[in-house]
Amino acid sequence: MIQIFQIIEEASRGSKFYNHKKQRQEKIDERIRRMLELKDSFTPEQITRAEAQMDALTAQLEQSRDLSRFIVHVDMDAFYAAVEMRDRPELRDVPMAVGSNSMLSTSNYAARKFGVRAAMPGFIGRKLCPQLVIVPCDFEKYRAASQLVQQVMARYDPDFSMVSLDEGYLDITDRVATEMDGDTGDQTEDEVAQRLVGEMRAEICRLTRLTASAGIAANGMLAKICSDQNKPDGQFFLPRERPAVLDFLRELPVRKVSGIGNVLSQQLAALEVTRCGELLERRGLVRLLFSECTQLSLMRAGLGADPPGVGRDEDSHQKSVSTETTFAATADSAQLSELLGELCQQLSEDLRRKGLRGRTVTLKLKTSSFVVRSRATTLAEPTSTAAALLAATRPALARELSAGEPLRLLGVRASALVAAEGAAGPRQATLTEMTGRAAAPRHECPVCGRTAGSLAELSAHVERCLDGEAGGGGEQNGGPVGGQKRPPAPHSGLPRTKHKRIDSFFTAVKRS
DNA sequence: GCGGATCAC
DNA sequence: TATGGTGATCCGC
Ligand SMILES: Nc1ccn([C@H]2C[C@H](O)[C@@H](COP(=O)(O)OP(=O)(O)OP(=O)(O)O)O2)c(=O)n1
Ligand SMILES: [Mg+2]
Ligand SMILES: [Mg+2]
Repeated sequence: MIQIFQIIEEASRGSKFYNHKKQRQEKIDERIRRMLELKDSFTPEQITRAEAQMDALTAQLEQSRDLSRFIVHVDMDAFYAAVEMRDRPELRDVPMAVGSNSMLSTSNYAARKFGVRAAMPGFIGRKLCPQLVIVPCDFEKYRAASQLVQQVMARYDPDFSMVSLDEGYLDITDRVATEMDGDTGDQTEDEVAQRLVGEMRAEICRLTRLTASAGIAANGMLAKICSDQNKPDGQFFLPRERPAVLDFLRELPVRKVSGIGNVLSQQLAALEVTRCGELLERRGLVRLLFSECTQLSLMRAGLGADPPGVGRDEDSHQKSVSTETTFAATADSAQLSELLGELCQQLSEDLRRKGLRGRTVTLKLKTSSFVVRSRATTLAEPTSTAAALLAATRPALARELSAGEPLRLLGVRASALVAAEGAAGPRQATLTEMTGRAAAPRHECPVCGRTAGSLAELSAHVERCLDGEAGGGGEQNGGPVGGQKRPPAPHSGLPRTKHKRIDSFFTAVKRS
């Protein structure tokens, strides 16, 4: 296992990528050194006082702790890889990954045993695992699979929210309550919630031939951690009780919390904080060394107290649209200029399709040594035309190019977005996108194989089909789906694209 | 508002 | 030989 690190190291050493990564790590180390110096300057009194102040915060978090909801996080297993394995049975039992020789999007579990991971270049994957089969991405297929997953989720919470193609959050509290009103024997609420989630996973599996894992807990932060506990093809229930939550978190690695990434976890490790429980013990240091926003986030992680409220969706809107591309590094200004034109063209199309215009246009570039820079321009009027995007970025490119270093990436982003006049906004664009492009020649039900005349008809049929047949397994924590049970009550209609936003951890806290 | 960093997938 | 693309947020200016 230590060999894995060795092989990766050996394959990378000396490359520009590696050098850049090393430099970045040195900066992080330096930051940590400064942080520790500051820490050593603190008097015990300072720390005690900081702890007391932090206690006020935790008390407030405790007071607003909401344990009344059943939040579910569903995450597909090895998603892209699973889709490819489903469609190509010969890949079923071999280590494989999805992507290219230069970049892998994900790998199946057989390949993970060799250390092959998402965001790893394919050529390194092959060094780790010479038999590795790499298949190219096919986003249309993943989108189609995701649509089916979403159709199932909508039956359990019409206001579900997707984070990406392969995962989403649901609040099934009302669904559980409805179920309890019927005949559930002597099942407790908790048991009903787990059974429903088992049934939902079974439905997903039946409809897509793909497995999903799920976590059930009092809030999204915890549910997300839980969905990982019994992966793949499993689920985990965390009782909605304060002691259970605190026990669960005490020894949990901080890195498992969404929002605590590579850098922050290194900083915390330097403070001898590697488990969520230690966040509480070291709250004085957290108070003295991190920004207010980070303090709040870290205390929430320690307590498992995510904000109770669900952010109203109506306010939520896309903040930026961007497109970028990586190529063989070049300093040829004609070539780069042409590329920039194509990117602006592409961005213009994307903006129009979404019915948006941007007032701020940002040029992004990456030098051949992997240094990333961005140059923004704010216009008098929002735009979506390629010409205006180009006019806003071309001078910046010229300026940056005079530095002489070849570039390996160009990108253009539009932000400060406003809805284009007349159009209905992103809503309509999404529908056009889904129905227009997918080009499914026939609307065939994935469950029974019958065909429908239209997408809407098919959708309605799938609902009936799922209802008419066997439901899922109501197993406790873990275990593959497979049982044959009753389906949940019908909830007719197309899955709404209305997405309730469940506050992801570390999102803006706004006003103090 | 800008630019760099960090994070997630 | 060779290390992605999209979107969001936060910090310190
Ligand atoms: N750096 C990454 C991470 C993920 N993905 C894509 C491919 C994954 O299949 C999909 C979902 O990401 P997950 O983190 O959920 O990973 P998987 O679903 O592949 O595996 P797991 O079973 O761990 O969820 O997103 C990607 O393109 N680039
Ligand atoms: Mg997944
Ligand atoms: Mg995921």
